Amino acid sequence: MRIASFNINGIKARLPRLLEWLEREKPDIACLQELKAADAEFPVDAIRKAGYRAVWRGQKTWNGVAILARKEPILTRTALPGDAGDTQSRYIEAAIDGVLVGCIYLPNGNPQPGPKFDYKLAWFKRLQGHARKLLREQMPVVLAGDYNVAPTELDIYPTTSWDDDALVQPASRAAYARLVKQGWTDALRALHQDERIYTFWHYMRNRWQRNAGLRLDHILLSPILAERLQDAGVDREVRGRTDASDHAPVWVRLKR
DNA sequence: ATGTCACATGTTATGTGA
Repeated sequence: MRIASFNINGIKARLPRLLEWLEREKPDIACLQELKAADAEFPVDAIRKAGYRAVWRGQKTWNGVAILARKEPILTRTALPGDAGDTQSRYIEAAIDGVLVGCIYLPNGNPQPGPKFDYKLAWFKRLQGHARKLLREQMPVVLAGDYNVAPTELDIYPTTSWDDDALVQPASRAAYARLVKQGWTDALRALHQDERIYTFWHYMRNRWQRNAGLRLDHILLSPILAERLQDAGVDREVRGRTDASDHAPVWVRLKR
């Protein structure tokens, strides 16, 4: 079973790229972030024609998350609990083929310090609370998405250009580390401990051509799923195509 | 400050967010 996560940066602008990736890699489950489209604009017909069912929570202009699956997803949540006043579409959750799938688009948090960074850290806290509850259920759970954190120095090319960025702040990294420490397995890091692996390359300044990337997209597995982990990687070639998103898909392969 | 995208407004550019 293959589960992938892909920040597509606009499903309207990226639909052809998304469809060719689905056709080529055929993930069983794909979490998408940054739809940048309202619910009614979600291209459900094209997705269906590609062989996928979908649940989504869109939003005009910004954010937006979706879960695509070969088997019918059973929607369990369209928002992260803990703040009824949070209107940003950043979390959706569904049960698919015996796995509970949480699709995450964590706030970017720039500029920091400031209200956007506060929102990022508050969102992280809510995620920690929800994730802890999910672990207590001892179910097969995957939390996949764009966490907007490069967890360590190994997750960013050698540079000082991002030192003031919310993606690498000690508070952001500490929040991610606390989440993982609850008992989650960062699948890519578990299988590739000393490798520089990136999932995002900024559009500016030839960052892709220079392989100046960051690892921002993560797949966290609950203990039961971690036992089934066979392989994990990044579909780097997706980033090199014309009209590409600034992120590449990350994926895991699980036994059965 | 810059670099580069996508999206919205109601341009034929400009602002915003990433």
